[in-house]
Amino acid sequence: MASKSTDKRATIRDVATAAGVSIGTVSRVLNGKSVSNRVLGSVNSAIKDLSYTPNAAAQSMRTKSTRAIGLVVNDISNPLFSGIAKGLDEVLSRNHYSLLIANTDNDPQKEQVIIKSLTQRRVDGLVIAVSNELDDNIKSILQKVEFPVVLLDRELDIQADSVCDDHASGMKKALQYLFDLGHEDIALITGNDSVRPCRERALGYRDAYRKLGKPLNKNWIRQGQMNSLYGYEEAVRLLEGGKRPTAIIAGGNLILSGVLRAIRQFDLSIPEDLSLISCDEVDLAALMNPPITVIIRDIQLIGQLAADQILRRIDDGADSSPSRQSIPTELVVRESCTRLR
Amino acid sequence: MASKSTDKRATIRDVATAAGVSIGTVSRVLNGKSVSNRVLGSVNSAIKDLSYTPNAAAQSMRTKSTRAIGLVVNDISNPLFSGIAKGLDEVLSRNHYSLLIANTDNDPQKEQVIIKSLTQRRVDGLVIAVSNELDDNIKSILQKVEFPVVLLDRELDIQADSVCDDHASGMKKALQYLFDLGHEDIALITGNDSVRPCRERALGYRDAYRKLGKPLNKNWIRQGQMNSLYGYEEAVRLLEGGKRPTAIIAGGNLILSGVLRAIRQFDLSIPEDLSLISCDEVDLAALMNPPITVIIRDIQLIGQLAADQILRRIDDGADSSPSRQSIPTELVVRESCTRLR
DNA sequence: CTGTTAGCGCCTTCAC
DNA sequence: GTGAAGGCGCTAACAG
Repeated sequence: MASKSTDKRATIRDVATAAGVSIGTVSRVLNGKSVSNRVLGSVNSAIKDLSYTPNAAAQSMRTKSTRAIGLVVNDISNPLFSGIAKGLDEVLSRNHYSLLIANTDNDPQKEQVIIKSLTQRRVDGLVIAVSNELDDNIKSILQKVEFPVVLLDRELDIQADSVCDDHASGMKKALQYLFDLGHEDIALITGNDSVRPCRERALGYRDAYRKLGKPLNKNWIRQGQMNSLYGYEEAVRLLEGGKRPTAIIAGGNLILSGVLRAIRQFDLSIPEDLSLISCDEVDLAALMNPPITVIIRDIQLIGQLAADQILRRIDDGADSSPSRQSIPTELVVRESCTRLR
Repeated sequence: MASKSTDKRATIRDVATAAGVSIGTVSRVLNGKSVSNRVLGSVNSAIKDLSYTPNAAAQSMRTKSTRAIGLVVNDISNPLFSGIAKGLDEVLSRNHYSLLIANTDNDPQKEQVIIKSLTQRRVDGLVIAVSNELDDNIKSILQKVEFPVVLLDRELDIQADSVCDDHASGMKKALQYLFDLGHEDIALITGNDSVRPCRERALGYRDAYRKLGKPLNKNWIRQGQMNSLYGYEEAVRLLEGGKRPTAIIAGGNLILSGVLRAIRQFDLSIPEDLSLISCDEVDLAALMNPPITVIIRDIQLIGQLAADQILRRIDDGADSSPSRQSIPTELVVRESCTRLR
């Protein structure tokens, strides 16, 4: 059975003996250095015969490189993060790097433990969406860490690269669109300011009101937890309140499912009774009846760019100043909003 | 900046020197063996002072254990697999194991390369949903591999443990339910037989017809690709055909989104014009209007059980015969099916 | 082009 | 309870 076998695996030494050469020579063919054709052939066939695979631990011991990158997120089962993971894996695997994934469950404690574990594994780089930008602990841990770090849509005031999305501008487009449809009482439900995407969304929201000279009703801004339950609860509060908003913006894919639950509970029909816009493309938004207007961004691209960045940093070293890439967001108009009579 | 620094990191030797003891003693406190209290204190403070972290590569070199488990799936961005990953990570991290994730993109070639890479990394175990059970290459690779393997909902005729779902029985419940509502022309759209879940669903479908003595129309069974496009295309064919089915079962979460697209295109309303059942709980199914009746299984549980199993196998060795766990599926009745007049 | 050698950082006997 | 020494498998000088 595939498992711990007592017969130990072939080492570079076994290969050398079998091929009748020295281990240095085997190492050379392993690493693609020039060797005579005769030697190349015999070494390769010895490798095949013994089904030899170099031991990565021994290699990294010498080379100081593990060719592994860590990805730290709240919850890999969130389509947002699994999409990013996909994008990362795509470019990393192409470059012969492996991806280590760990969930923090939004627990700062766990987050620290994970980073420590990744440090112990001597990953060559770390891609992380810290769970709370205000947490000084991780901040100081991250700035002391010995490998390159790429922040996923987070701002931390440390010397690290980042890949961010321009949530604010997408939000402004959404509000402009709603204003044009005659809406003024537009509610926003999203997470709190401890995390960039939510902060930016709220910022874009306020900006849009200010720029267009519309009266901003702070009561329409609800910032709390980035999850479905919070989306549900706040939507309920908004809908049962005396004066209802005419439109709701769900600031997050998890928020959306909570909002939809509330809407169903109140038996509202969209967009007749309420206009709705969400953030991030998910099946749910595209296939709902009616399909929901969303502020999108290219999720997999985020992962790809983060991977590119970390590889670049690994190659070039820490000298150049931090790179801050920004990915645009777009408004995809579908059928969940209507003109206000 | 957080990156390659030239000043090398502290080693066990540095700690030993700083604490005024030998490296053997430091190793002992690292591994929780008994040491005198005085020594314990000085070693620990030296560790803290130097912010020393043991080098995992060196450790695994000696111990022959990497405390890393590989997860190989088609596509981590599929909520099915990211849910499993979450479940795995939960129990693995609790046991101080790390999770390496890699996507095959349904490419047998890539799948081989990934397994080879994980072999090279000397993972302590592998959890895999092979992309094609009929592929003899992976089969033989997997049975030669030196570490425990857990198959995710796959049957391979090798000495490996597996965690499977009882798709057939869920499918039977669904059909029984539809039969009771008066349906007989029930179409099933799912992937082909090269993968257990689809095979089992088709099996359950045929069984149900046979057991209830209903006439089975083979034309209602559509097995092809496990993706949204195939779901869409087959649904279109079914709906534009001369005789339409009165109900469709989407045999997979990706299939569902394709089917919904087709349904919208034909402007059908559910359940009046067509009854619909899907497999696996996703937001989309629960929040659609009307909410969709689904055959569910506990996705995260699959990951947890797979993790438990691989850890058990790592501890106990390969002696005991392969374990085959089966997870039940249930029918959750919602509002997407109606009684046939 | 090839062989030899010295560690990489750690765990683990083995003496003391 | 503690120190000294050997070696895990590999790469990278260095000679030849």
